[in-house]
Amino acid sequence: MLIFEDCGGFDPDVTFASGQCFRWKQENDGWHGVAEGRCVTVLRRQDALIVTGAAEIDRQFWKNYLALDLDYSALLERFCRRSRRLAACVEAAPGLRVLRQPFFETLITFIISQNNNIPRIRGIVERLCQCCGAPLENGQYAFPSPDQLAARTSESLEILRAGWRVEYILDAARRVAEGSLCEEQLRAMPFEEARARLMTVRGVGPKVADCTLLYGLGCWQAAPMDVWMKRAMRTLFPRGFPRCCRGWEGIAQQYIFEYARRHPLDK
DNA sequence: CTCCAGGGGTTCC
DNA sequence: GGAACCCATGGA
Repeated sequence: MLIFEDCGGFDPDVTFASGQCFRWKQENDGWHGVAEGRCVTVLRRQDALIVTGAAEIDRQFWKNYLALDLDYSALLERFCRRSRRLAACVEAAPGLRVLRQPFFETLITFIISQNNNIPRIRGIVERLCQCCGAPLENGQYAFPSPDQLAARTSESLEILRAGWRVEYILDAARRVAEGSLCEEQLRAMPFEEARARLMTVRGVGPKVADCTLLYGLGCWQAAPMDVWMKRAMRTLFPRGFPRCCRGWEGIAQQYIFEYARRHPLDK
């Protein structure tokens, strides 16, 4: 069991249900999730975050995944100080955190997310892991590797019931498996270049690319792209996005999403 | 039955 | 360059 004494306000309920990740499930003993083949349960106890099922050797891994090394209080304070509207977003979900998820898993799950709803995304991702991923403890499965997915045919993935997205999943997996889409290279690229490279994958447009950059590559500069978000943006930021937030749009995006979810906008 | 869900590709003009 | 329409699923 790992204990992070000061979680800096991390709210598991808000964070894991926020739509940035699709494999975390709430059980009676906390949030259950799998990342890089590691099965854990995350629980908040007062100011501490308890990660059960994790070994001490993985402390750094989970600290990074949960972004516990980041000074969020300073970041949120900056948000609230510089923009009244963004302050409302922070107020709507102060414990929201942007996770650092594995690149390939993020890319594939957000390809699946296109023109789709969260419950069905979860279902497809779960079937994908059961179908192609390595078995772990307690009947759970790791997210499949690029090689595992690239070896598949679209016919063998019909059980996913993912529709046309299967072709996109396979293209992305093959690109990563053969090395023409390389995480290390993407991380080394300037933001716009990495974004353009991601969009060379079939089925990866601005929204999927930005989500992958934001959640899977740690680029907190992704712009809000989808229509719904744009609508929230227009209402919350009628005069454009606050200049003070440049470089932090990704986090702001997540806050805006939470705010908009709690305060549905008129059509 | 229709509508739509955290899009993107293709085809038109 | 942008608007219209297509794409499979499944829940409301």
